[in-house]
This record gives sequence, structure tokens and C-alpha cells, in this order.
Amino acid sequence: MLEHPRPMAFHSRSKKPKDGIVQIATRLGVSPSTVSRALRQETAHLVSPHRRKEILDLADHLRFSPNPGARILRRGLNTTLTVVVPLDENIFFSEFYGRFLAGSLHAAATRGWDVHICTLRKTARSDFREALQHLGMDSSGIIYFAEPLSEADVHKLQGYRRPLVLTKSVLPPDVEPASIGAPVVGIDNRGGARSAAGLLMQLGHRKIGLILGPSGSRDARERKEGYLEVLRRDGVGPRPEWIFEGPFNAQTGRAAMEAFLRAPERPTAICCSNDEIAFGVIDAARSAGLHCPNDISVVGFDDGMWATACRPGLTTVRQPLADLAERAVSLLVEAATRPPLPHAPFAGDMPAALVIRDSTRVITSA
Amino acid sequence: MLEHPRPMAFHSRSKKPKDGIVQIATRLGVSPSTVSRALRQETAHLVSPHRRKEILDLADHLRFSPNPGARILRRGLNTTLTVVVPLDENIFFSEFYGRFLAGSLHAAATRGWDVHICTLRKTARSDFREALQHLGMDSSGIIYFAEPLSEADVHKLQGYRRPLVLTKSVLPPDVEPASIGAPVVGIDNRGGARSAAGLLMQLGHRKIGLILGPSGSRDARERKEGYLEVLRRDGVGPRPEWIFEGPFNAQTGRAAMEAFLRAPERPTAICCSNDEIAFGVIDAARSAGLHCPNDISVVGFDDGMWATACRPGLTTVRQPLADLAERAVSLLVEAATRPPLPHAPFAGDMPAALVIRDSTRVITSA
DNA sequence: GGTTGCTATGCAAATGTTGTCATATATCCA
DNA sequence: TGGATATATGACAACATTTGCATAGCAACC
Repeated sequence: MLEHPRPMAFHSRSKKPKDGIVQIATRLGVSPSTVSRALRQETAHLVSPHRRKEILDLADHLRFSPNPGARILRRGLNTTLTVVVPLDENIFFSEFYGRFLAGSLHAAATRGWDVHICTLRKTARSDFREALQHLGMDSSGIIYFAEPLSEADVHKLQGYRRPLVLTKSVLPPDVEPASIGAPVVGIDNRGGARSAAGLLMQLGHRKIGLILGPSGSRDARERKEGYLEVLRRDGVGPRPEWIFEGPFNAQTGRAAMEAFLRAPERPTAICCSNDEIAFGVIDAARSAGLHCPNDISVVGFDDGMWATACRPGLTTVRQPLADLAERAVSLLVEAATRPPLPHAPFAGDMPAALVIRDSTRVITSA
Repeated sequence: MLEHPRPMAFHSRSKKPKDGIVQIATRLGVSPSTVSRALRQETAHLVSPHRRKEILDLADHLRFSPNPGARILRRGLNTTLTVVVPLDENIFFSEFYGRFLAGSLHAAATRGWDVHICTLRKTARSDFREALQHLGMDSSGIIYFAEPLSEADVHKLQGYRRPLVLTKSVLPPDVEPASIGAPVVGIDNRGGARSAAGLLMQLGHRKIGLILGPSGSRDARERKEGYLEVLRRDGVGPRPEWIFEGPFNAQTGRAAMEAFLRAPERPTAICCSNDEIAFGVIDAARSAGLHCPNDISVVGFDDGMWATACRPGLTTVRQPLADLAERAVSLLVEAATRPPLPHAPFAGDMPAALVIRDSTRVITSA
């Protein structure tokens, strides 16, 4: 997308048929001012009805529409923000991105702002900062929620010349959110994971399996830490064969469950790093003749749409993605409207709450 | 959103600290041209490394970012298009809108264009044309895929002054797509519905229920016509108590199935106007102790993501929404790049293909 | 009849950036 | 050393629209 040649507009024609408002003006023998006034609702009353009709008619006939650039320029600021998400055909169906996007849309709309959605695939050669610079060209700022950043990328961001808000998820696991020159919004993964594992403990489970996300993901890492914190505190640190890592999808859940079933002993409960993994687990368990929650308890993470819809209803951790988006938009709009903001610090995590449904129950005497 | 006051930008300060590139130039005692060149990758080689660094440093320090309006204006055309979708929190999870949006994003990206996503809630008082005019302000054109238009809305569109592409779904059931002054893209609902009903007939079903979408929806109407066409041709026009109407969601399917079960005799197969309805049906059937497909066959419409994922895999009609989006974007970009297009006619329906999975089977002897 | 006020319009400036053309210095080859 | 080629920079003119100010016409009012 970046390297695509932009269509030329004004190189083509040689002389000058004087485009736009001016053309209408000269054709009608009036001044451009009058045409401009006639064309917009707010100023229409300044023009005599007769003139106005004449102008509108010609405009219709010429299929005229005002040049966006000139308008924005004249008005001084455009109220558009860009949200960058990964390039993925199913992006909108992912609970994670979809809910964030919907939230951004909503938050922007209530402020009278428009949202520009861009996808960004990181290629090896691309300079990340410049890619962003390019993406944000036509808007007042960027919310970055796409592929995870490398340490080098983060470093390059220091001098980024446009309002920018990051989500904590895109940072490498080891980077401090506060150390970046831009505001970072994030969710309390660790706390959410703690309450998930805590519930299982409370229900009497001691043989607990963990299915973690991909090892490079900051979210996966933080959730893992949350799970382990609880398990270790109570001295039931899980056996290595009950820990599984993989992408955030149902296939990972199935593969993990099958692996657990092949082990000498299987866990009685499982923490899954997101809902899709949990669905995979429940599905694989069912295929193996196990019933959830009677035979095995499962906890997810996300509280996506299907957590309620599927059977059994999934006990999971609710990520306040809409709120997250709201905060991101708010920070961005603020930064864009009054630029000389002191280096905005990390705004702090937003709480993730456990939602108890039907996929967990007290451990059976068996 | 429309009535929201836009933040003022240049009314506030009285004199003139000369914003932007010029400020950097004067501060450094160089000309604006040099700064401009230094700031962009493409022209950076024209500036001596020493100067360039100086300029970049100051720009960083001032947190400068180029004015989008001026850029667009200077370049003559901005490569941004607006997609208008309904205001709905779950918009991204709807197969219908989500897949279309993803397709638009993709189609735009391959052309080097950006996508602007707007939501539009139609209020009673709002003039539809002006709302669009406003929405499309900063972009080169609009793809409208939001709430259905009234006859009056369509009429108002005649003189719309900006490239515009509509989806057939938003037109009232009685309006001819070709009669509108704008290109319309659409899917062959009728054909898709015919093949769905046709399959059930072939499998030996004669007691066929229909669950249609909301009566105001053009899609629902067209699908209904397709179903009925087949059924009537073969003389099995369905009993009135086997026809159900409601919103395009699972709840409608559940309600319909429950109604069917209360009837003296129940259908052996059901055509659902979309996938979600079908899921509702299957769910309600299961709750009633019926097995799909053994006891009842179900056909959906959409071929969304969950049609493959759920059990049983759903036999359904695949809507080529990504292709539809591709065509819409293509038409729009074309219209935007060379404006004096003759009134673009209806481009014709795109075919919807039946996808046979596990929710349908030959009627049992019972 | 002069002052006042209102309406419809024109003039011209301003918005910030970029590409073209021109100019001034530096580098090179004969 | 003279001419030619490169390199770095500046001056300036667009780009299309909006808006403050000015003005011209006209009516009304004492």
C-alpha cells in the first residue's frame, strides 16, 4: 500500500479550465464567494434565492463537489483519526479487534470525529516510523493496535511527529509502557488471569492445565504470569506436561486438550488464554466423551460474543475493550486538539472482570 | 455527530507565529522548500545531510506534523473513500457487514486508497443527502451500506454531488436499481434462495418451512421470492403456519422453531434467510430433542464464519461479500478518478452459490 | 434630503505545502 | 583555467476554498 503510486491529478491537463467553484462562478458571471456561500447550508441565507437556485442547478449539472483538501486547509484542522489494525481477512470477526474497532467508532462519533481504518503489514525493510507517518497523513493522529512492535520499532517511535496512542498489547513483553514517549492504554491481564485461576482453586481444583497464547505476545505473557502467581502461591504449580502454548485460536485448544488426554493423568480444570482456545478445548473434550463442566472445568479470556451464545456458557474474563477504545480515542483527541502536551505517561491498566457462567463447577468427588 | 461543533483552530490566536513548515524554516534561516524536501523520504536526498539533521531535529522538538489539508490540496486528490455502515455496537461481528468491510479495506489497500468508516443513524429530521454530503466531506466518495433508504431518500439522491456507490440491500424493495443515478452493487438473492429451496426439494422434502427476514428488507423480500418460486413451481406452496418473519438473528430462529413445533404438523426442512436464524433453529430443535439433520434439515444464507465451525456444519448460500466490496470500491475509485462518467447503470447481480454441508439430508422414511 | 440600516455581492487575503525554475557554489575533465 | 556537469538551496507560483471587509443598491425613517 505504501509503495503504490498515487494517481496524478493536476499533471495531466495542460492549460487551465479552472476547476471547481471558480468554474461555476465564471460560467454564471458571479464571484467565487457567492458560489461558496450558496453551496453551504450555513451561509446559504446570504445569497438571494434566485441566485442560489441558479448556482445549485449548475453545480448539480456539473456534478461538482468541493475539494476536500482545500476545505480542510482553510478550516485548519480535520477531525479524523486513524486506527491501525493488522492485515487479516477475519479482522472484524475477532472479538479482540472487532470490539475495539466498534468502540473506537463509537467514541469518535460522540466527539464528532471520523475514523479511518488502516491495515499495516510490517515488511522487513519498512521503517516503522515512516510507515506510520505515511498512514496518518490525512488524519490528526494514530491509534496503533496492529502487529506487535519490536524493541527497535519502539525505539524509533521516540521522535514520532504526530499524536499517537498505543495499546499495551503491541509492546514487547519486556518494555515498560511508561518508557515510551506516547500514551499507552492497556488491560490488566495479570489481574484477570489471577481471578480466573483463583476461581478454579476455590472450586477445589488442584490439577490445573494452562493453555497460553503465543510466546511472543505480551498479553499471553502477562496472563501466564497471573495464572502462575496464583498457582504457585497455593503450591500447586502445574506439571510441565499441563502447559501448552500456541496461537490464539480454537485449533490450539483442540491440540492442547488432545495432548492432555494422552498424558498419564489429565487436569480437572484448564485456564485458556482466550475464548477461542477454550472453545477448542471444550470441543475436543466432547469428542473424547468428556462433559464440560461435569468432567472438566474451562475458563476463557475475552468474554467475546460467543461466550454467552455457546453451550455451555463460558466462564471467562471480560476485557473492557470498548472502554479501552474510548480511552484511546479520548487521549488522542486531546493530544490532537492541544498539542503541547507533556510527555503523556502510561495511563494505567483497566480492570478485567471475571464472568462466571456454566463451564466451571466444583470438582467432582471422582 | 453532524451537529457537533468542530474545534476551532485558527480563530484563537491573534497575530501570527506562522505555523508549520514555515516556522521551522524561519527559525533555521532556510527556505520552506528546503524544509519540505528534508521532511519527506522521496525528496530527502536533495538536502545536505547536515541540514537535514538540523531540520529533523527541530521538527522533532516542535512535534511538528504536516498539515493534511495543505498536502491533499497541493497534490490535487486524496485517495480516501468513505464506507457508511449502520450504527450498531455489534456491526463488526455481523458476517454481513464485517465481511463487506474487510473486503473494502482489502480492495482499497490494493489500490493505495484509505478507508474511512462512518456510522450513520438516520434521524427523522435529517436530510439524507446533506448527511451524506457531510460524511463524505474529507474523502473522494462514498459507499453506502447502512440503514435502508426510503423512497424519498432515494429520490433526494438524484443530485448528489460526489461519487457514490450503493448496495442493493439498502434500496426499498420496489425500487429499480437501474433507476438511480448512482452505481448499485448487489447479490443475486433470488437465485441463491432458489438453489437453497431446490436442494431441499431434491432431497425429497415437501414440508418446507420458511423463516424470512424483516418485511421491510429488500434482501428478505428477494430471498422470499426465490424460495416461493421453487416451492410454487413444484406445487408445494408452504402452509401459512410454516412461514415466519423476524429480524435477522438467532432469536428469530428459535421463536420460529418453537412456533413450528406447536403447530399440528411440523415441517421436515426449513429455509432460513440467514445463518444466524438457522443457528437459532438448530438450537431450538436440539432443545426439543430433535436432531439436525436426521430429524430436520436446515439451510441458511450467508456462509459466514460460523457456518463451517458449528456442528452440524451448515448448508447455506455463500454471499460473495468480499467480491461485492471489491466491485463497489472499484466503481467508486473509477468514478473519483475520472469524474465525467455517464450515469452509471446497475452493474448486475453477483452470483450466490449454494454450499452443501451437514445440516441437510435426504428425508427419512418417517 | 440626509442619515441609517439592511441585503446581496465582490475583492482580496489567507490557509500550509510542494513542484518548477532559477541561482549560486562545488567538482571535474580537458 | 575555462567550460561543463552536479549539488544544494531559494524564490515563487500554484492548489480551491472561505471569510472579513468594503461597497453598491435600495428602502425606510425622521
